[in-house]
Amino acid sequence: MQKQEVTIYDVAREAGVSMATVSRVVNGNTNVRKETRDKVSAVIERLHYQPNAVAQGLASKKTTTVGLIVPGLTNLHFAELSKGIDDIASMYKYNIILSSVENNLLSEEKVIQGLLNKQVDGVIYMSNSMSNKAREAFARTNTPVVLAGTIDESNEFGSVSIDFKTAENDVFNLFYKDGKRKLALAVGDEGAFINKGNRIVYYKEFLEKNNLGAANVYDHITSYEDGYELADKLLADNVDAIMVTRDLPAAGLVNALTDKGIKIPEQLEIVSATSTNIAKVVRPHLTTVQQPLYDIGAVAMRMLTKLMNKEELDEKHISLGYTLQYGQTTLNK
Amino acid sequence: MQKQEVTIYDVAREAGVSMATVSRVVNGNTNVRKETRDKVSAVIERLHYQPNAVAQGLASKKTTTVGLIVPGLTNLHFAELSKGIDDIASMYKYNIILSSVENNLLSEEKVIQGLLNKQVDGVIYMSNSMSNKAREAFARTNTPVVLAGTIDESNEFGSVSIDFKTAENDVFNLFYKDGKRKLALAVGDEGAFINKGNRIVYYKEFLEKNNLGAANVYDHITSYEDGYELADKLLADNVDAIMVTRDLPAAGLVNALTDKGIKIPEQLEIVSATSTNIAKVVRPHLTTVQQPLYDIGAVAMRMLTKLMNKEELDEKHISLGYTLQYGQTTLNK
DNA sequence: ATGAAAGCGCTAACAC
DNA sequence: GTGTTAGCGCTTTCAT
Repeated sequence: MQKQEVTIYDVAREAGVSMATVSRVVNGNTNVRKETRDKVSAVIERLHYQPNAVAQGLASKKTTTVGLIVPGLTNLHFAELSKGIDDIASMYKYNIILSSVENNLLSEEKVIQGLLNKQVDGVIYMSNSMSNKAREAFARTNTPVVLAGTIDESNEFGSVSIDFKTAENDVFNLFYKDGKRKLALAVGDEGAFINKGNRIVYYKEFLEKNNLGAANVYDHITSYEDGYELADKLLADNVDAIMVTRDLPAAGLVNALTDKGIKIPEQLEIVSATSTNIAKVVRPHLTTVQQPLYDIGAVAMRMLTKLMNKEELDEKHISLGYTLQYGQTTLNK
Repeated sequence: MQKQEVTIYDVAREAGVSMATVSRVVNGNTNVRKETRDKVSAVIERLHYQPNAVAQGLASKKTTTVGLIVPGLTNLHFAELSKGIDDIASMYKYNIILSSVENNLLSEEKVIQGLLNKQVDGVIYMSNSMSNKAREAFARTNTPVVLAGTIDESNEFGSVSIDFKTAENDVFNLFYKDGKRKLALAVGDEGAFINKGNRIVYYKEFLEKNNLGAANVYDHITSYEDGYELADKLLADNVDAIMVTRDLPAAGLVNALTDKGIKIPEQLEIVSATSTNIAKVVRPHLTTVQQPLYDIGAVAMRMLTKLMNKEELDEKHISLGYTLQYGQTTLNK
């Protein structure tokens, strides 16, 4: 921290008013005569006075800071969400403290406690599922929390996301309609993979309902290389359609199959459950579930501002629409 | 901000010591008898006491918070840098306040002033070039600043990056060696495009030195679509080799040329000056300048911690090595 | 080794 | 409309 050269006290002295008046001017309180306001403003300008937000925070018990918990910076999925959050946050003059929980240097619980100690006014949570210790810490401090792009089983927190179940059913129905019967699911690692547990459940329900036999779930499919190496297994298992939870490994899979001379989508259909720039870069283009990531982030942040203002929420969970983006990795009959 | 249930004062009372002693225990000061320490620790545990970092910040004039200024969250290039920064920051117990300057809601200067008002202990700057007003604000508060992945003409700040000039010369030499003579350069928009001005200068110097005729600089090539649409222009201009400053538009260009039946790299060589996941997803794979982004971020953050501790720097600018990653978009003779 | 007390820079009653 | 005065929760001399 730097040496604080000029304080509210200096301004008060120079302007010949009390610090209370300066505070009023700084905070736009209307109970100040125009002349006084102008006089004070001039001094503020002249001395380059800038309020110390830390002192403001201590005195007012508001820091205009929100914590952001992401499972990983380098996943574009979260970057897109963050952008929506960031835009709304800056619109409402909030700063964002970024906390990544991908490196396990600190446990999620410690990271959250650190955020709470910094007296953030609220938290946006984008990871997969929250530990109980973390829940307790939030409860103890009653700091508002909103989940963005993920859901909360306990319905304890506000949340904004698409309807994952319907989306997944749409994908498998598409496969089914295209005549595919050996359907598979590839999921990534915990944490970064939203709603992983439920996704597997939905998948199995679909198989059962349609009498499609045993499940083929491929786990830990996270990187491009994971996707690339998945190709052989799929061929060995005679899979003819697969939903992959991220587009990066999906792109790896597409390239691997192309290298092997497999016809996509004729022999194997592929859909990615998330969509970033990568989906359009790869050839053939991926068919994806297009989540309105920016909007999810923006709506979540908007919801958080309401919570921080102690406003009532119309609904605790907001479900945003998704679109099935038809690319060239499905037949689209 | 939440209601602060338990303060250092409560702990002091419960433990039968003064708040000064509690403070010592919390901060690991050794001048406390073991018994006292244990007694206090027990109370802290029991009451779930957590120090209020805002109050600590005000009293100690250190917030253990650093500001991060990025030109855009959704550019993986900055995400990779941020990850290196984040890892080192959390190692040294610093929190990160993220400030994106891509939306022009707030001017860069205002964003920086906001960070300074929050009393950040230091700033990592990743944007292209800093406004003078921003420089003045930093100078007024003497907050340490380190540039990550970009350079500072004025040499006012610490910085960590690759040697852009040598890297660019390597690329154009590669083209030249492969027999290409109509060399072009595609650059993106200001801000997000590091070192844009110099890149053009280096390019022109190369042309001149090798008697390669007039320059072909294509500006505002930022998105995938920009790259895709660039193809026609390049063909019209008879360009036979081009360096593109980002891999996303480079991928668009590759796909466009492939769609037109142009042979890469025989008819046209392409090199991207940055490299992310996209470079390996596109077919043919991009030849890229591979910057050690994670390391640049990590080293920059490490440098900042030294500055924040008032340590002397061995060198103000650290230059990290890059590698020319040979893909399939150059002949590589 | 421990405690008392003075701030850190600001906000927010409460007076006038 | 403006000033006075307590704090906010903590760190940090300075005593002891």
